[in-house]
Amino acid sequence: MFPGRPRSRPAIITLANVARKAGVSKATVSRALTRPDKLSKATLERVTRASKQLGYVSHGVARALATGTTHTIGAVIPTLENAIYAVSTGSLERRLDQAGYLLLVACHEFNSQAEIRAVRAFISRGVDGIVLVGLAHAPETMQLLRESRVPYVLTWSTRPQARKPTVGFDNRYAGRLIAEHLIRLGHQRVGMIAGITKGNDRAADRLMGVRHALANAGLKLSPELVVERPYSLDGGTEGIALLLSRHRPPTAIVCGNDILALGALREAHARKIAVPRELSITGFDDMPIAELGNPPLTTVHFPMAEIGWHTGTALLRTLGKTEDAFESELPIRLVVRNSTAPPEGLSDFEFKGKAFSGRRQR
Amino acid sequence: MFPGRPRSRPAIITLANVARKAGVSKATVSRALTRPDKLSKATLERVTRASKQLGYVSHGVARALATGTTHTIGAVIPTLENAIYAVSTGSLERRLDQAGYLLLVACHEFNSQAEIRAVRAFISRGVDGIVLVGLAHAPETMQLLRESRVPYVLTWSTRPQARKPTVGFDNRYAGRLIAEHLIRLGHQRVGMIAGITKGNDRAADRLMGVRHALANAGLKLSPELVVERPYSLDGGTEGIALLLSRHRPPTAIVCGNDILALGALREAHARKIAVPRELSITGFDDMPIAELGNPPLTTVHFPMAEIGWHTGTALLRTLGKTEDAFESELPIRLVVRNSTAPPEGLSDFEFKGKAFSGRRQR
DNA sequence: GTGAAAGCGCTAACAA
DNA sequence: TTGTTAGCGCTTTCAC
Repeated sequence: MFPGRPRSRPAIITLANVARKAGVSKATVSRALTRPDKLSKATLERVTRASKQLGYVSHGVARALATGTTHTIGAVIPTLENAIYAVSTGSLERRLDQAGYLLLVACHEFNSQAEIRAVRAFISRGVDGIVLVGLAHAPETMQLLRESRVPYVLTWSTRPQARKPTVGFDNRYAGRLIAEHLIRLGHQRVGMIAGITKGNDRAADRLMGVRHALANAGLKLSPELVVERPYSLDGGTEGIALLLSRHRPPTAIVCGNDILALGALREAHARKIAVPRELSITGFDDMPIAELGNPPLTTVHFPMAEIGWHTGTALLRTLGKTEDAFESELPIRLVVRNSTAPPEGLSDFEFKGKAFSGRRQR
Repeated sequence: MFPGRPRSRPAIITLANVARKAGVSKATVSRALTRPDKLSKATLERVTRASKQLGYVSHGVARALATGTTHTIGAVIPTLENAIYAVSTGSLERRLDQAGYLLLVACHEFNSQAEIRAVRAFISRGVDGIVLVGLAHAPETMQLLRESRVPYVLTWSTRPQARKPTVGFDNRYAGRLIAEHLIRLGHQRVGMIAGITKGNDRAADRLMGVRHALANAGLKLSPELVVERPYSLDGGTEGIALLLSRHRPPTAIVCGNDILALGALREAHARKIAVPRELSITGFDDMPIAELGNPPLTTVHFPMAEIGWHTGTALLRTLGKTEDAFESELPIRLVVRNSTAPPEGLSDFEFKGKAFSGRRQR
């Protein structure tokens, strides 16, 4: 069932064939396809029938060469293994499809060289627009974008002072949000299992947000309480193991995403550490499966599907293909479930005081 | 940051520009790009420099028109919200990228009309190959494939007698595998929370496999013990609620995938039903998060990433772009964790006997 | 080893 | 309303 050799170029039915059959010129057939209203009912009918009879399929490549537009958008995302990118890419595709655009997808797997290659390939193929994930990109990537003049949108992150087209939310703010929640609960030793920050400004921003929130509260994110791990259950497991092995372990652990948090939660369970009584654990992303955590994770909710959808709308707008409004900055919210009750024995006094110390010493 | 109007067609650096600058003909520049070995060292050098200086980027569309090949593959998948399709599409992309191909992705969301549209769009854009998920497709889809003569591979499923190019595994066999496991444990009243089978032959096949296995054992998958739900946690929750509301509820529930199983497990927990002591629950797909089930799910493992990778290899092979070997039929295996112990009180006698009846009556 | 010329299939002025 | 014509930027014989 798998012939080893390529087919010869298939005999193709061209617009010229249709023209001959319908007894009209090529231009007329072309119009029939693009602006049928510009034709008389009779000829349109003739062309349509001829086209149908021959099973004509328009040659998009030739059309693209003639018009200078491919009706194709290229998205370079980190990976499809992470549900947040998969889901947002899915809704991006739906939005684009609605407007008659096709989506090229490339994954760079957190390798900036791969991103450059993908952008170059997209431009070379003549995409009408490009979607990139995150704010930080290799200079070469931005140069390609600039020189080719291909419209683009950066997605999954934004910043108040962003000077480029972006759709997303502020990951630093998200980090602050969850850290402030923990601080309000009285935690003073907060640790973090972050995602790998190299090549991932979203992960870096979340970490930075947590750090700033703690600093603002006169606390500090101790270097020995920060660990970076890939977004996987095992990453969470390893991360928590490391943090708990510290001389003075944290009373709360902020995880860079829900998968890490679920991994950490699993390990806490295995070690018979009561969450949240003895230890608080939080996540990011609010994935559907997050509620499977036991206890369910307190996390920061990002509207994954909306991000992709709005990104598509933003791009289409730049292309003049829609007048739809869209949000450049998307709402996020802290979803408090119950993996973050205050540490055991925390009192009002301690809450305000400075002498708080982690309860668990293992 | 979002200009509302489209750019004018950007001034582009063509191959002709490079030719002029290098003082050679267009043909020579073209050769420099495609078969550099056919040029003298000196001219190649000149062309290369000129090309670099001008920042020339080849015009893929024009090249495609001239060569009749776009170096693009189109994949029509059900949805990116389901991790199995996201992950396999990701590895497909990696495989294709390795061979210099770009991937167009369209999601049909289990709508066969959408699939037809996508295939038509792909063919129109001149893709060199197409990937479709599943064995069953609308006649129109297959007709388009046949008439356009575009090579294609059907993925995520195969069957011993499949007469089309497929890469995947036998979902019926997978269904049988898990049902036989339950039968061996002595279950006689087995229920199933299947995925929506309409437009999804994988879901239908899994159901069929379970049904056949039971039939072979002289048992029966009672219609009132079969419920179809979308692949979501809530689907699992609703499904189990329905099955448990039956006059004689099942002692084991086969879920159409791991998400459904996790949802069912969650509900069992909520109802204080001990799994597996009082009720067995199983899944399909063996997603990483499946181990978060409590107890961890017994499930059928499918190698998601390999499916995409092998699909890519199969397609490239048809295109004559690789000689790599690949497996058309992929291995699957039953992963027995511990959500499927026999029902409480099941004895050897009962195991062999005929009078077994579900223990739980609620 | 290199160049000239003829398209690939379509669209878009401009004419009629 | 319809046809004629000239490309879009590249590849590819076929000469030289």
